[in-house]
Amino acid sequence: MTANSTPRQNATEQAYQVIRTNILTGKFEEGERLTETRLSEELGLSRTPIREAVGRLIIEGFIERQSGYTTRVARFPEDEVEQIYEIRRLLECYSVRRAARLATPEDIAELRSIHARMRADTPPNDKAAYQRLTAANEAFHRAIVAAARSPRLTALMATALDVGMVVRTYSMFSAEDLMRSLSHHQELIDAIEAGSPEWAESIMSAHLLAGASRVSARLEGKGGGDD
Amino acid sequence: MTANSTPRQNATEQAYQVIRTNILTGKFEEGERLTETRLSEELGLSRTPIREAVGRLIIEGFIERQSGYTTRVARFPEDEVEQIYEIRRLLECYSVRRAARLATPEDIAELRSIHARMRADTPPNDKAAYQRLTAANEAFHRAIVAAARSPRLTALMATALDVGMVVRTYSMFSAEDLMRSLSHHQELIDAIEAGSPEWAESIMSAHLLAGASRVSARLEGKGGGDD
DNA sequence: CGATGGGCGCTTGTATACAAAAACACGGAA
DNA sequence: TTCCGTGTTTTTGTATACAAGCGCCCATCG
Repeated sequence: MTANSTPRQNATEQAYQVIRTNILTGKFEEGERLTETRLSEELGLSRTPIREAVGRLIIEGFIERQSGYTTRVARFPEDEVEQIYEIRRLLECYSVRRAARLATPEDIAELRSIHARMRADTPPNDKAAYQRLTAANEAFHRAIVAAARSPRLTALMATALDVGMVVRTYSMFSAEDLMRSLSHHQELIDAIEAGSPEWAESIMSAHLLAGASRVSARLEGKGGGDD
Repeated sequence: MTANSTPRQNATEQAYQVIRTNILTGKFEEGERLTETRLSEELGLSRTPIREAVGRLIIEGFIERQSGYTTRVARFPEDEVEQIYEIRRLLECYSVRRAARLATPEDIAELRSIHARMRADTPPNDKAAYQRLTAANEAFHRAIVAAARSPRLTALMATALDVGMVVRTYSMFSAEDLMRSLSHHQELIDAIEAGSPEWAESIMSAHLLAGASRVSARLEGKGGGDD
């Protein structure tokens, strides 16, 4: 699976996207050993951009350096998924609190636009619709963070959110879950437009706890789980 | 001011420490333009490790790339310091909640050890004592995060905490502030040992709000401000 | 049969060379 | 004087070469 969405800027960014995608989709299995030479051959790039991409993935925790010269795909313990959702909840609740105070009409219009796209694809009829839905959902949450007007928060979420996608990529959602998620999003927009941080935070918290609950259920063998 | 504390591992780490220190101490001023060639000459290294260090500092927000080929020391808006404290409070309260549930006797012994060092230097008599105090304070907070047993949290805090140090490095603390901070730390240890997440979180929240308050006061012209 | 040590190959770390693109400076025209 | 175009210089991005250290395999010894 090659880099698809982003307009591949430079080789470093390209390498980062491809390697990360391969880890998320399981093409590179947990604990599998990676070498810069192998990656550079597989991607048709020199070691320099590979090194920079791998360095970033190490910082972000997707890759581990094991005492010296051994580099492996990081292992994600079961309970780490739970922790990621907890951290995301902390940060996204803070984001939406700020967004409710600071969002501009343009921000709200952007949220509405994304929401309309999501509604059109809910429930998704085919795989393409499902992918669009996933992308739009990610964009929605990112737009809220952007509306919070905090560069530091944006930088942190880039890491935390990405990891949340591990689960998102793996899961399938039931139609009811998706409808509920959609109604959460609508209510988030309303709360932000109303300028009520408490309302917005409450819904965001519920939104993420509902998602975490679905994911936990899935991890125990059942299906479902929204973001 | 060269890299001092860490046992300079490799050139990349060395470059990272030196550049970051120079930004924090103001030797590289806000908005100042940086080039890889200049840095490599100043540090006596090749561009390769410089590039890796700069790339990391860009991700962490200390350096900005400005449309193409211009690289500058990032500017820190006034209100960003406030946001950093808010985010730290979210993450550190979460950390200490987990630490209160999960800390081992070894973790608590470690906290006690660091605390003893801090007490010995409070109030600090000279600049060296002040530096030891700053380092120990950082180690204390890091030890709590470590006791939370969440790799993802540790990775996030590495970014958030580092930025918090911007303020810490710049500020001087009053003796009363330091005594209060010390008593907060002692109470944090007690709460963690007692296994009370709520107690621990309350104190941590107060600890960071008190610090933020001192920093805000300093930014308005007065002195003081703990971490 | 298991443990230990030596040697070879592989992996990472660093330096350097080259290409492409942006920033800069200068000169000319409105 | 100011704006714009062009040519030069600088700066980043990428590839490659070389050095140092680790890992792994195998042989030898207990």
